[in-house]
Amino acid sequence: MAIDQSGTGTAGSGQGSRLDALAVRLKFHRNQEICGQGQRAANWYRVVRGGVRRCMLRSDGKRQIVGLLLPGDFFGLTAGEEYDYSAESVAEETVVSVYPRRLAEALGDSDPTVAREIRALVLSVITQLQTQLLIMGRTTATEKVSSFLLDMSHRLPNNAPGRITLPVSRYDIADYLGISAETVSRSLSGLNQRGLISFKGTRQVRIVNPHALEDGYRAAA
Amino acid sequence: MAIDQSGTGTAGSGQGSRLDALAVRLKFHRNQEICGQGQRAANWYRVVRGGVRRCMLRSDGKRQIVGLLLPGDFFGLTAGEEYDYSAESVAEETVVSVYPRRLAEALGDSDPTVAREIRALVLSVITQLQTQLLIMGRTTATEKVSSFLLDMSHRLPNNAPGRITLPVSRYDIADYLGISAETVSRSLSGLNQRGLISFKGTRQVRIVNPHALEDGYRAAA
DNA sequence: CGGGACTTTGAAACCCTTCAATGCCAGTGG
DNA sequence: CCACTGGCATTGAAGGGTTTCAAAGTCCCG
Repeated sequence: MAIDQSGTGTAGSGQGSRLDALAVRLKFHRNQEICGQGQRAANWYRVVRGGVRRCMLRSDGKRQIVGLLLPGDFFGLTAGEEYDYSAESVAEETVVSVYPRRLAEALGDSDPTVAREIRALVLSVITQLQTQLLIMGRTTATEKVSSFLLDMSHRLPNNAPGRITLPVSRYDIADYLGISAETVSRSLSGLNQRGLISFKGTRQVRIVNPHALEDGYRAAA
Repeated sequence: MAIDQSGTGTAGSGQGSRLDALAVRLKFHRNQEICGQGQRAANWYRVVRGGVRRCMLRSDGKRQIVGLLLPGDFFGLTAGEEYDYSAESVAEETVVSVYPRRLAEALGDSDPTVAREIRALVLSVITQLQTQLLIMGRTTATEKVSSFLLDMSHRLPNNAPGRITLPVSRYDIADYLGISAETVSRSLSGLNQRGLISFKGTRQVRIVNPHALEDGYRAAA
């Protein structure tokens, strides 16, 4: 698990669920590994603050991001006894709740309400994976990037309507969408130039024309 | 649910699970809808024979297949009260077990073993979705098709080693991989010409050189 | 034997990856 | 304070891959 940590050591407050009574919070820097592929799956996790990427390694050595977790999202659930992916913090000050799996499963066994809660968590992971498949299945890179931005704008807390702060780098977006980082950059530039989005810095995006984004533009230049 | 059906009406036998006592079997022709996007999620399903595709519709009208279910695979589990995808049989004589969700959930509430079983089912869906993401994330179409073939060869019952019978059409493969059907055909032809695979008809494939397939060839012509 | 769905192949236009180089920014150490 | 460094982002150019439109070819079932 994590090396550097400054967990509070106190039980998580959460949303009043009995599950949260089991949790301990840990804090991570950027790009720290929270759990690693092949390790014993001893814990479940929930993002409290910041963000986490779930990564798998392909046989060709390239990285595929199979999930971007934002506050409220769970991860660490696996079918086998080992994690089949690694999870890394994407931002400084990323905080996660850690749920010892043994205890959580035992609680689920004794309390059907908790068992349903766990099931609901797992199902929401499925929903997110399906959404990612839908995005990756789009034809052109610009369509993928557009869909990604819209999905992020729905998932991120809406400080200002249509304004989002990307929690990840262009490289992360690239590995999430299965395209090259250069193409991500070119697509964003293209959307910017044709006025569908605008930037403040590199991470803050304003979605000017959500409807046009949804329709999926096909030109990148 | 399905219109045309000839279910046996008898309780499923299955693998001796208490869950299977709830099941009723239904038989479907090819391309019949088993459950539809937006419908009330009243049932869970398991493929007994044949195959099922899970489909989602994109805003651009194109179809994305978010899962190919083979015998033993579950589907119909959803986060909300409605199916967020449709499921259709891909082969004649497709048989599925139908589990009324209310009853299955109630059984899960009263029996922790069943609850864990259900959780394991959901987690295996996640594993499959991750595998699909991994395949779709590969760079070239030929790599995607190669990975698809290898995945199928692992999942399909191994009648003869390295011999598989594709349960789906080129169009289905295309919508599964997020590429065009023509490109699927060209990739398969290319793999055939360079001797990595060979065909008997259009659906029966022999994987001649699995290792080379895994490495991911980059040429399609 | 014919129709329809599925599959394959061709050609042109376009898109994406790759390699390369530059620009940008923040943190570091002199 | 400032140059320096390293990571991230942007842009360019060339080559190759994919989509799209089109047209045969093939297979299966009625």
